[in-house]
Amino acid sequence: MKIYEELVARGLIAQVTNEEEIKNMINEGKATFYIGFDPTADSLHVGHFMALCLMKRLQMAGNKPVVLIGGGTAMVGDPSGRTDMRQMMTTETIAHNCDCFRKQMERFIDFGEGKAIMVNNADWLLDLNYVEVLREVGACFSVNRMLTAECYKQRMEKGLSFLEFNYMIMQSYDFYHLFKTYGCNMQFGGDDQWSNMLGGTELIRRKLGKDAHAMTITLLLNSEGKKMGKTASGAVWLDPNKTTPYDFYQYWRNVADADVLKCIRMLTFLPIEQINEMDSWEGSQLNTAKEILAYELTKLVHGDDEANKAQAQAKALFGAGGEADAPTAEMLDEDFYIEGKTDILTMLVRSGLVKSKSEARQAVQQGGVSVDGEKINDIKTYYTKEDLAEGKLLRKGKKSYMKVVFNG
RNA sequence: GGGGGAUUUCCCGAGCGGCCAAAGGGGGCAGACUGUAAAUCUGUUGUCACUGACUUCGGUGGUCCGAAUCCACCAUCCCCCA
Repeated sequence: MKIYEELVARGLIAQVTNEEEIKNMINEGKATFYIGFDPTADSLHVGHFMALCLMKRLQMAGNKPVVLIGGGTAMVGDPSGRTDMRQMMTTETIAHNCDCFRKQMERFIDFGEGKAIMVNNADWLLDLNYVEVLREVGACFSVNRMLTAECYKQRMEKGLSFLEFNYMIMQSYDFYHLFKTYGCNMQFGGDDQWSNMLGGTELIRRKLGKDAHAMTITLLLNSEGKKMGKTASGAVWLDPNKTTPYDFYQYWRNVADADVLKCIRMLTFLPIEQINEMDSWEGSQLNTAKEILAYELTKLVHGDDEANKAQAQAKALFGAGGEADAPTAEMLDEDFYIEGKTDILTMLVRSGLVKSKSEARQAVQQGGVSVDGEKINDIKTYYTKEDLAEGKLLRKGKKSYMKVVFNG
């Protein structure tokens, strides 16, 4: 199976400008393509991960990726699909985020000699002259057309600032610039980027009379139509310091039945034949599929060791399986002890399992807390330093737990 | 520039000068049922020294025994007219 056919089989392709040409180009490894990443945070998240995987697949098929870090476009902020304006970021933050992105990406993409390049659009966007751009580029865009673009729809109601309105032009300029400078003939991006990407192909056609292509990746939506990779407390990050490998594993371990296969297909590198076999799975068998999904993704992002560790932890906690090393919180601070004792509420707060003592109290009163497997009913349960010397496995609810130790 | 409206707890949203830590929904958390799923049901959801006390309703002052609710000024946002 050729690369294009594989992408289709995995359900990754959403829209393309010219299917035949694109198919030939990438199947023959002739594409130089770019994907832009705006450094809006200090870590990549799951959405970026999908794009990176796509990049990797294409690179393996002989195409040349150009990673574009949006140090310049981040100064403006993409309004696509948003209901409100992004908070403006300082140049320092942007620069810092760019660095973080670069480091994380190097794990996935091979930037070896001639294999891939990384550029930052700050390098060409920031020095542009306003009037010059207006005359050179601005003349090629029709405001009437732009306003009908899908990506502004949501903003037509709530308001769109002129700053953000220009985002499309900047992104189009990027494509134009890369086309001229590196012969970059294709752009990939999330499906929400479609209008911005077309802006680029159009600009290239008008300015240079040449054809460039665009292709969007299906957004990873769950069965409820929401973007995946988001939790109540924010995005699922690739940075282990922001989302631990265990939490990362758990996120995928807990996806809805309806979404497992889709995720496996779109995100993992498992052979398509193997995935097709899983298609007939149903009921609790899907649980196995979830394990595979979680394991595979954790392995891709954090490596074999972390994936094994996360899986072992999960099995120890949920299954009847043996012991595993739990994340540990040390209770060394004397403030936590009164006459050598500390209570269950303090331990819960200190371990980070709950945010406040009130929450801890509720958790205990509702029967959600256990220590070393024994349910705690009394909020006045005390532990001495000696009790904690060996470490106690503190557990809140089914899914969060922490080992607390005093070994001072 | 002129006129009008808004700002409430994580989010949306109701709030009569005292009965407001503030209705309702969403989300979160915990429990039951399960498959670490979904759906459903129950409880809970400001903080703490928790049958009590303390701090919240854009900001700052003021009126009042008493203010999320009234007044003044400031800030931000939206709408209409120019």
